[in-house]
Amino acid sequence: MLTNHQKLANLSYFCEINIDETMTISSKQEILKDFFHAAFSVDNVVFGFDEGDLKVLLIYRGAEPFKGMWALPGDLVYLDEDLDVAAQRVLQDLTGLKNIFMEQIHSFGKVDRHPFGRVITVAYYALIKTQDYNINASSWAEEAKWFSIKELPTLPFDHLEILVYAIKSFKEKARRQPIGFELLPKNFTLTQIQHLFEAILDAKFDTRNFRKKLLSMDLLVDTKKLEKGKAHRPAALYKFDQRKFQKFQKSGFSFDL
Amino acid sequence: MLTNHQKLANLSYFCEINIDETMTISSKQEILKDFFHAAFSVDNVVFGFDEGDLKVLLIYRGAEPFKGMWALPGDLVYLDEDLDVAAQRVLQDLTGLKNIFMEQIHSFGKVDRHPFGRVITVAYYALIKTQDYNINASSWAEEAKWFSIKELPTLPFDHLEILVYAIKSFKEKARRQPIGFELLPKNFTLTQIQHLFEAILDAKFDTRNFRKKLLSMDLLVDTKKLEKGKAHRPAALYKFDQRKFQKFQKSGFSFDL
DNA sequence: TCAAAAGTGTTCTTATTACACCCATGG
DNA sequence: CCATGGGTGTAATAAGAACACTTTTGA
Repeated sequence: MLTNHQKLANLSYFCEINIDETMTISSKQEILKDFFHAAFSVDNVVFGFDEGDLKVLLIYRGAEPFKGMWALPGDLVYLDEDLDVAAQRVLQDLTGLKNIFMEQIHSFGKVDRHPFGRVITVAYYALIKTQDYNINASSWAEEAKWFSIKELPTLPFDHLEILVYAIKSFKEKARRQPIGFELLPKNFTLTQIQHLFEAILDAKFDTRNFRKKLLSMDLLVDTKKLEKGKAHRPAALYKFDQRKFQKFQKSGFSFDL
Repeated sequence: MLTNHQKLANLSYFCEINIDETMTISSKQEILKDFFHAAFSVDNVVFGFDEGDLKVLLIYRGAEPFKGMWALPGDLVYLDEDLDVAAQRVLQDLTGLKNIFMEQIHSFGKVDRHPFGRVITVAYYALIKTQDYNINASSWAEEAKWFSIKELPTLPFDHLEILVYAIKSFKEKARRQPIGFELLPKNFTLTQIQHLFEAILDAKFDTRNFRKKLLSMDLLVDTKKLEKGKAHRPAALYKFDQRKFQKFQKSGFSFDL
């Protein structure tokens, strides 16, 4: 005795293979239709770092549902579009950010998460240097803005859950890999990078130990330039050595100071 | 100028909110339908450990598509079913494994990955003690069997990609958390656990250092029992201390011997 | 000359590595 | 009595933690 669901598996929508002889093709298609009435979306968590605070990029929704709320930039995926491509396309549509490499985090699929019907969403995240990009809200996003993760507005759908998950995985990742450098400007001071890691990991490090460890990793290059215009001793500016970083990725590291 | 896609966002399938005055409700629903013709599935990677080898549970497909191939136990998700629930339900339907806690790994969404139409799949994984469960293929699974990850049959869909991804994340996870104990019988020897980690991490450890580190974690309890019937010195049997494990989870650990 | 942040070294403690022989059992 | 895998300790090295004062600049 097969359930409808099991019968479905005997059926190819496109090939119309007739396996269960007692069913007509049209009745099989009826069963299949019960499943093929879902949609999926991508939701992007874009992290930035500014003023010593970890930030996330949100858009102001100019469309239903949840029109007039700040939300993660996300939208439905076309049926003929790969997920990873969709994540990039949606981000560009809504915020103008082009060619941002996005990495998948997790999928969220509660039955009632979307008022349109059954929509599961695949969450992606990216890290960008806020200084290097202009944010231009477009499409149905009326505005796009950085929010400190400490001062978030009320978010629609399950976006808060997604964001909390994203922050948690970013934190875990940052502890194991020299990730996060992507958030800093091209040239940066050691103090900046310490504050960055303190913000990400929500911890406080000893300056001497932090510098010792960081420099011993041999990932940074002294640019021989100095910070200017600060009412205190100027800090040395470093840059990130991409080549050395590649090697490092494999061996792994740990930021358990 | 809005694209159809953008218009869609102005539309609630259920609420029928009429935002764009120039469109009739029925034409909006037409647009919406373009998106709501997808389905999603779950695919489960169930790991076991036996005879010194890491194993994965596969089913023999008795249904199209790919009838007659060994595949990951997976199936379409009902429209009114949460993802996590679906993963457990599908596993039980196909293999008889009840109440197995499954954790989400990743979603796979290439456009052509399923011959029925657009189906994205959410991969889950679980670790089980092979000795404690009976595998009973049912529904459209004609058979269910453990395969060593070193001797896999050809897999349908993108199941190989999913499996490779699952093994990789399991490996990374095992290095950071005392995971994998779930794969051993209730009472186990230190040699067994060493072999397990060697299989997972594909590495060779020094017996003395491995034991020292493992015992210093204070996760194991000596049962004071001994292995029997082996033609050599009997090994002490240990069990896993769930309580101490809980604490440990937070502090984290590393298996970089 | 003061405020503000940058920069720097040493000691102590803890974890990791490398390494070789005796022990208990079944056949 | 022998083959087989179980079981053990120590020394050397490397990594992490704790800790306080001097330096350079702009205002």
